[in-house]
Amino acid sequence: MKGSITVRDVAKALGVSPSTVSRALSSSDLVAPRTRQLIVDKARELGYTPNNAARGLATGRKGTLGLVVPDLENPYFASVTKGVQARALAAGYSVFVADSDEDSHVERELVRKLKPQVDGLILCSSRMSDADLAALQGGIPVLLINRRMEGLPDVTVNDQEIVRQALEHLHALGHRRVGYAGGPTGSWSDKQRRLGIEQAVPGLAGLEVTSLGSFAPVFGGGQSVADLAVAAGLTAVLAYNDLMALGIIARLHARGINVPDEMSVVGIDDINAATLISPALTTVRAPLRKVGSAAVDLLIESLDPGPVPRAAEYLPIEIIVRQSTAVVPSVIRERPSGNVAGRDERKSHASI
Amino acid sequence: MKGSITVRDVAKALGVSPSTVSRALSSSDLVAPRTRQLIVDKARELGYTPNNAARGLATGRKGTLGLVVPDLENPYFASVTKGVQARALAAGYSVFVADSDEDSHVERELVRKLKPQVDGLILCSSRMSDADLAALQGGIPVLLINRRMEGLPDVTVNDQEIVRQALEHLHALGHRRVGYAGGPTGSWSDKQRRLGIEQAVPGLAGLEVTSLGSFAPVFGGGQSVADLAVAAGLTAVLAYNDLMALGIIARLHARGINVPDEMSVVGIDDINAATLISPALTTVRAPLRKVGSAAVDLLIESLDPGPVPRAAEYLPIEIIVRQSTAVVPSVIRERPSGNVAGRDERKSHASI
DNA sequence: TCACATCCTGCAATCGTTTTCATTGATCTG
DNA sequence: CAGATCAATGAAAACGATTGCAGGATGTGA
Repeated sequence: MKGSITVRDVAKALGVSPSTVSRALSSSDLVAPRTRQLIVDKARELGYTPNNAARGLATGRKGTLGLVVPDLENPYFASVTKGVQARALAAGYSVFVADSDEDSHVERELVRKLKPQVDGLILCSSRMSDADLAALQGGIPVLLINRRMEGLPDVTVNDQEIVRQALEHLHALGHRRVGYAGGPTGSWSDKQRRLGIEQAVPGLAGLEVTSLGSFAPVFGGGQSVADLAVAAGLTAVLAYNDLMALGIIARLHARGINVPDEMSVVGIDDINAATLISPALTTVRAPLRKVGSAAVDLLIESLDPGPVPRAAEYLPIEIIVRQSTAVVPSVIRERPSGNVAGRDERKSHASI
Repeated sequence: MKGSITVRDVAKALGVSPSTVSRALSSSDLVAPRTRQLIVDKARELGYTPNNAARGLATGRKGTLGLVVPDLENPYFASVTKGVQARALAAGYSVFVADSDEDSHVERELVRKLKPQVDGLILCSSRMSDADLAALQGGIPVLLINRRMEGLPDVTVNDQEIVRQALEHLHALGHRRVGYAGGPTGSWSDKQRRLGIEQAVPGLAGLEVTSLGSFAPVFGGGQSVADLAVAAGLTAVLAYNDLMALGIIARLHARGINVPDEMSVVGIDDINAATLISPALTTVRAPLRKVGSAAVDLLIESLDPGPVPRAAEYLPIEIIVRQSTAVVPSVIRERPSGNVAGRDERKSHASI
């Protein structure tokens, strides 16, 4: 740290001024090609590394981005983070990653701490209140993922289209009584999806979608959903996300209910684990990494030139049909009521 | 950025000098309690935020840590990252997270870029060569996770103890022919585990452990392992990590082979997904988050005072017995050879 | 009351880059 | 060939916080 070599050292070694070295290195073409080459070579030879703090002081740019996610252990956010990280790196930015643990207060605190350290901030699935979010305007550029708010740019997928595709798929398979297992209350995505359901249902003859409630967007969240769905006599469930869908399937399996023969389950996101289970999960794929990289692109764009009013766009989504959904039996399979435990649990056991 | 208020502003507002403000805020007790209170209040009132770049320039400390992991989408690293991030935050550090995509060249590049920006660096499961790693000595503090190298501090779990516990468990269940599905070649952990196997086997009467090869430490890596294990007539497999174990189980299931009745599978790590599947995975738990936080503790310790020669310690591990392992049948179950497909696939189908 | 230690506080230098402005040759123009 | 334009470089002033040093106030003891 103390012995590190500076522009000054490079300059001295060549008998030029620090200014020239700085210019040559920042690739301004204000310097003669020959001297420039000399400087670049010498810099490499001496192993010069620019001091970011100093540069930041002088320019006001820090070369860093901040990313706040609710939970790194959630595969969804892990993928988004990966996308952000890769693109930011390619663009020459380093990224601070912070995990709010699904807590809006922690998140607010993180934002406060991060803000002065970065050139731009990405808030993924922010749990903060609209008011808190609104208060972020006017400072450094802030970009939202999976949320929209007047005055802030965002990257989102079309939640309404997502549920539409999922419901159409189920409807085509003959399902008429479908349940929706909602995400965290206050989640913007959840709101959008409920909206999407309302809009899609009228177009699908005979379809009836009932809300099963709001649940934590994790594996455990799905467990109780399964029971509710069975009790309500539904033939299919659309879950807020894949994790929850996985939980539902696990619970159904534990109760000896066959998926998809007796109950179809659809997830949202297409996380890696969706193909990792059996039956593989039918889900609506959101381009997770791309969401991250798009966010970086947009954010950087708003950093460099004049503020280009970029139109909001949706990233494309698509339904991935796997094995967790099937045609609803023309005659709902009669289940010998007293004999649920009579199914051969052992045989339907060996599976991941 | 430009309109942000500085120590100067605070100073002027109170008629004191910037130095005093600085001192008051950095909580040096070199300032009179009263003026100090005044300053603190005023600072808050004006919404003063210290400019980290400037501070970094002046002090040489940046208040940041760097973390490099091979793959954020791997739940193992996600958990470690979460641990690092939480502890660093508590200690007042922000952390740059970088994902090397399992590529040692990318990793080296990341390290090079990150080094000048941080006070300390954590390399998790580094894929770099010993030489590259050795070259890191002497610069900023570097700490290794899951790897040991002379001259660099580290946080590791006892890989040899891990395999010992796993093998003892299998041995106790009666298994004698066990396969080991290795991790990436060049992985330090993998080396340690193979070493551990050699040491544990002599103590377990009749046990025979065969290596099935080296595989990518991901879900897909396990797929081919399953076939090998079956072909070799083994009764149990120990996988390099949980992800791989999950892949093995999935493949076995697809082939209609019952886990654990016909084949026991043991993983390592205890990632969240281990309980998410059925049969739930028996695995040796490594305290993932704790690994992360311990790393931060150690690193910060080496930052502040004189270099305290901290003795290397292992973090505790424990085997978690779930449903993917079972007693080996006294008579290996006869499998009607021509009739593998005759098993009721449908019934063993509905499961996660 | 004087000398002297004790506390606080201000001054000014410093960290390493960037950047504006000025300078110096050199090239161009008519 | 004189004057103007231009390219390349150097000198120096920021950027904002920290910190060694010095000075002024206060208090203590003789």
